[in-house]
Amino acid sequence: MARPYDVYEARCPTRMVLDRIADKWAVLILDRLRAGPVRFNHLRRDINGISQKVLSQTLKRLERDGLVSRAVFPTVPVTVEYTLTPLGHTLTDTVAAIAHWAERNMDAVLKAQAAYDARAGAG
Amino acid sequence: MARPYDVYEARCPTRMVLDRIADKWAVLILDRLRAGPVRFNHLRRDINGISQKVLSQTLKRLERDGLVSRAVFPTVPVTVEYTLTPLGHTLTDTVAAIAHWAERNMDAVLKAQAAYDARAGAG
DNA sequence: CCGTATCCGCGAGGATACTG
DNA sequence: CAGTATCCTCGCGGATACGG
Repeated sequence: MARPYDVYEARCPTRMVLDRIADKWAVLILDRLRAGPVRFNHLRRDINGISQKVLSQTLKRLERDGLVSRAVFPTVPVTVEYTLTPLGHTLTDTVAAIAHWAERNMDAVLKAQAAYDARAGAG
Repeated sequence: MARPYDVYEARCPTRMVLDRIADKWAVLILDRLRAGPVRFNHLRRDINGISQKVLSQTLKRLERDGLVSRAVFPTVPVTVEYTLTPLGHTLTDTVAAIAHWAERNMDAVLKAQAAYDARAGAG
């Protein structure tokens, strides 16, 4: 609106948001939710290597930021589904692009690292 | 490319790359370099709040990953310019989109947080 | 099944001082 | 100007155990 947010300002609230969404786990979670609702333990299995605590924390923050919604179904045992909100959907394409960039350009990065290390090592 | 990289695998090298580029400071640096070469202390001033150490570290990693190149000019005192590589350019649009998403949707996020906190506090 | 609670190591990253 | 070196804090995130 009238107030221009500037992510380059140290005290701008956008910095908090940037810190949340520019996060490895958040990126993977948001990307994983693109296809539809996913249950907690399903996410846990899919995102190989994430701990229960960190998954829980990250989901809670994403929910608080309005990117993800949490639905509890009173089955026995209880079922919980996480779904992208409309706001979340506006972000996932961007976030998914980052994850996929890593996959597509992995070889180039590895090559660059090898060249850099060779230069540093040899002189 | 016989080998398919999968960012959901814990031991996939793409995880390292994702960890690097899904980083607040890296995002800001890459976005800042879009317009052209920038000197070290200029970056330091522009990216409000970043420390000298972290800027140096992040730039070195980005250089190692082949996203940024470093050019030294033998002036007195010495001048150092950081520039995006072609590989870096393939990433900046995506990365910039994240930073700008934060600015554009800040109000929505703040509103969601307020609603969440009200719910959590009241009942 | 879906979490919360607790302990704790480790490394990111800020502050400060110094060098080429 | 463009860093490196050092110290120190703080909280991320893994491991484990337990509750709803």
